[in-house]
Amino acid sequence: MARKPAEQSVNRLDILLAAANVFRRQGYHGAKMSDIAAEVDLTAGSLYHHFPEGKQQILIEVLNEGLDQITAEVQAVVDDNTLMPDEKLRKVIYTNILGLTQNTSVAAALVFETRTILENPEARKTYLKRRDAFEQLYNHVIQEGIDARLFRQVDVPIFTKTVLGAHNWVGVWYREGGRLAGEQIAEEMSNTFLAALSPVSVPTAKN
Amino acid sequence: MARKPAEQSVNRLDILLAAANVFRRQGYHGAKMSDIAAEVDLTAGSLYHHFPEGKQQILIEVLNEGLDQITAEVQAVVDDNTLMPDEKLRKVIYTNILGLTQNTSVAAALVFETRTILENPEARKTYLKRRDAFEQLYNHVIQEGIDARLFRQVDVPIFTKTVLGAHNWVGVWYREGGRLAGEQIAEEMSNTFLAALSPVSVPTAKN
DNA sequence: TGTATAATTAAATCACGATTTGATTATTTT
DNA sequence: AAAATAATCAAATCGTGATTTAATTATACA
Repeated sequence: MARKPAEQSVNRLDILLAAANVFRRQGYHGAKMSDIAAEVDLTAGSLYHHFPEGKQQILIEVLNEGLDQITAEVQAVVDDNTLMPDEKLRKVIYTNILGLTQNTSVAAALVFETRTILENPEARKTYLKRRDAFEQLYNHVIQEGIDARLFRQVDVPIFTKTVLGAHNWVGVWYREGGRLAGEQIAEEMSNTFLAALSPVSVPTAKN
Repeated sequence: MARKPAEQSVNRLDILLAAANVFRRQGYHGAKMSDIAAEVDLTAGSLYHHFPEGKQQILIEVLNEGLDQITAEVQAVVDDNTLMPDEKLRKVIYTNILGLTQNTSVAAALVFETRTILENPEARKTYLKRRDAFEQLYNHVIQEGIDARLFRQVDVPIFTKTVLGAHNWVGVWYREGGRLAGEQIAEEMSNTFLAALSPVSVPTAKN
């Protein structure tokens, strides 16, 4: 029979996960070190054994981990050369959203706590570069679809921000066990943005 | 010649505007009372003359003011009975986004600082009710369009959240003087979501 | 087994920032 | 121009919460 989870000492990753949860509930500033510590059955002081760099470093690593993971998921789809631009974008969006619903704590942190990290000049530079790179993934796929006449001509940067804004918000309102599963939401939203790019109907204000 | 701007005493509204700016730059928790005060050439203590209820009340009123204003703008469009559902939605989105670009500080506060206010039970209840009401405006217009066969059948709550997520994000990335003016962004984004609802092309995963 | 190292804790620090207080200065009102 | 009221300020409070410190306990290792 499975042995009792052997209450071994926690590691950095445990703490990052715990911190992400507390950040989601209370925000970075509202999260006391003791709150994070409690989440892993430790004392505030003990956290400094694992993170001598302190609270902000915890946030930095939460965000980096999160962005890494999401980027990796999306990048994998982008690298799939068997997909046409339209199906690629659909899959990118689907994958991205599904990922967010599966990791809402990190998703929320990426939305709400990024500003905090940006106050730190070094972290800022690194982080923004990676976030831009992520945004470029979307820009490229969309541009490809336009070039292939599969999408109507949209302003690519704006469209990307539109998509990513909608994505981000998922991490805020999505609740596990809600009316729809993550897969359904991902399906619905990817349909929405693919339809938005459909070249056939180009509705304009006039007429 | 124009008289020196008569350094009259500031009023509550001045302070709310100033606070919104500081909140945008530094976030609620990062905003010191002295920062807000400096923005209107006052001392931290002086703020308490205008807001004896303190810092949180300032935030509450910033958010309420902001939500009020945006709701009013959108409601006016919704009440225009001369518009068909599709053109009504287009105008709703356009108006909403344009409003956000014209008041980015408040827009950002509505996104980032809402959680803070929610910790306060009374404010929470009031605020959430109004935010839901706002969301309902969108739900209704969209449902009308579906009923009139002007829109394809989407999951209305999800679509609304998709739209609002994209909206919210505008307040984060939009910068005055950027490549596109608020009007152009509003135009582009309203096109996007109207296209997304177009009943003709119903792209699905199975081509 | 005994010694070094890792984890953890409880109990200080220590700084910062919201709020309060007690004047002081402007502006109205009569 | 008094008298009352409004605005403002500089200088205390005062609590909170991150970080530090000095042990204590557990684990690895030789």
